[in-house]
Amino acid sequence: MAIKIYNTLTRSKEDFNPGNQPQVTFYVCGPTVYDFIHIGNARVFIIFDVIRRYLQHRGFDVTLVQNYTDIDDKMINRANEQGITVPELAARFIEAYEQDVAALKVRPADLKPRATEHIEQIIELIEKLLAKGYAYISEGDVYYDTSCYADYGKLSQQKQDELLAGARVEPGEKKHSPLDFALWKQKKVGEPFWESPWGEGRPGWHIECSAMSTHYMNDTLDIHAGGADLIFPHHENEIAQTWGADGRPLARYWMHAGYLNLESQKMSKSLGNVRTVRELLVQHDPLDLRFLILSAHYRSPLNFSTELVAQSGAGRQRLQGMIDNLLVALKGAAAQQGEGEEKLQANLKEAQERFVNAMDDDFNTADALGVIFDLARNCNIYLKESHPYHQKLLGEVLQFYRDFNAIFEVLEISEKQELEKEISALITRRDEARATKDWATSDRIRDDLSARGIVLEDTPHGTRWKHKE
RNA sequence: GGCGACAUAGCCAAGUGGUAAGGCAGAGGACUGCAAAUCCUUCAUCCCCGGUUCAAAUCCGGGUGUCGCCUCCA
Repeated sequence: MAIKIYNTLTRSKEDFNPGNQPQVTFYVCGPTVYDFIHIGNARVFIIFDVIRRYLQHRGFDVTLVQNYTDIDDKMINRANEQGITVPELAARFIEAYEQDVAALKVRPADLKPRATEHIEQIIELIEKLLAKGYAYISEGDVYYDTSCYADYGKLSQQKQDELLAGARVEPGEKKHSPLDFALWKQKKVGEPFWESPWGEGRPGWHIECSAMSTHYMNDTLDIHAGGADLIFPHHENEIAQTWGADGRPLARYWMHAGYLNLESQKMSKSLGNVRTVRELLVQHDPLDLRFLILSAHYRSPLNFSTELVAQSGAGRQRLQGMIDNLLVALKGAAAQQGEGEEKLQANLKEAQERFVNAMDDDFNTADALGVIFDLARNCNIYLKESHPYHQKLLGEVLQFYRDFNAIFEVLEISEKQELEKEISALITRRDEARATKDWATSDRIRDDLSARGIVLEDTPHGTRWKHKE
């Protein structure tokens, strides 16, 4: 069965058929590196990280490209405010971005091109557009002539006259139409600039993605993705440029992540209601943040609050606890089959199918997590009722969770260290005390260990311990 | 003003025609020396009003509400 992807271009779910199977070219619009990223930005990167990993899990050979926008108005203004150069600003926030995103377990893209390193390709693209008459020069600037492209507005489902009706008209515009957009901006005093056939200047914002994706992929992308606020005008403009220059669609599938809201309002740098990843990481486990983001479907709006992080953290802890117990149980598991394992075997098989079905259906991570919780409960029942455990079965369950975690990465699955001798000895002493109903001693030992971050759990099959979360 | 999305329990959230996944929180219970962890039970007729249908949370029409885009924004 094919993976289904909701394509913004057609507003419907379509079977995923990459152009050159099993290769998949995947372009995600990256950050403008003028500030720390906020949790809303992070949602996009986390979601597409999971989608990338899932495609790999399903056997696709994915090449992920994510750009850095390191030259534009915001970059120039911020650099001026801080009294540093634009390259200095970019270097600083590219580093910050990579740190933040790494903390959130987002894997780096295969290619991370920067706009300023592709001025040559950008100029070539603009020359093509000028040669074909799809662009015009106006007082040193170069603009794309949107009236040349009949489908302009298709992605955002707006007609050109409707867009015109709502367009803001600036006095002294150099554009012929308010819908036209800059491909090249003439330099102003004190601004960074590059030489071009039209004089010194710098690229407009939208042109870099078209130029770089063409440069690296050299063909229509399989997936082009970004936040929903890029639909218009950014992606609309990219489509127009690539169509104008090469007469081909930029991408087959357009994917857009829903907004992350703070108190039901869009979080955005311009509204000033931002919570940076950096700030949130101080008080939250990055895996909790990841878990919260994946608990909703990627296209739905998602509210963010400390309470919600705590809620999803509590659920995540339950999964983590099951995994910890599973790892312990596996150590003492037997080679032979045991009682009551048919049920878990059936649960596992069902979970495997449901998980793939959920993810195949436009990456329904919320549904998939439901499957994960279902199996966790069934596994807990088995661990409670079916001693001795069957090694092979537990191994299969663990493998399923490892596969899941290779995509979602919301759990820590690693073999625990051997019981340290000291802890082992303390547990033995406590057991002796308990045997003589010396509760004062047994509680003291437990409290001491608790103070050191070790939690004891008494089970019918002995006492086990784990590190406190 | 134009365009669009959404509206499911205290909270979060799946579910596009056949009588409501999952999680958090709460209540009761089991287990425990007490805990912790875990398990069991319990907690929704799906914003409102009409319509189509044997059958609708799911389709259609009309409301109401929230949010977004039309301007930089993930």
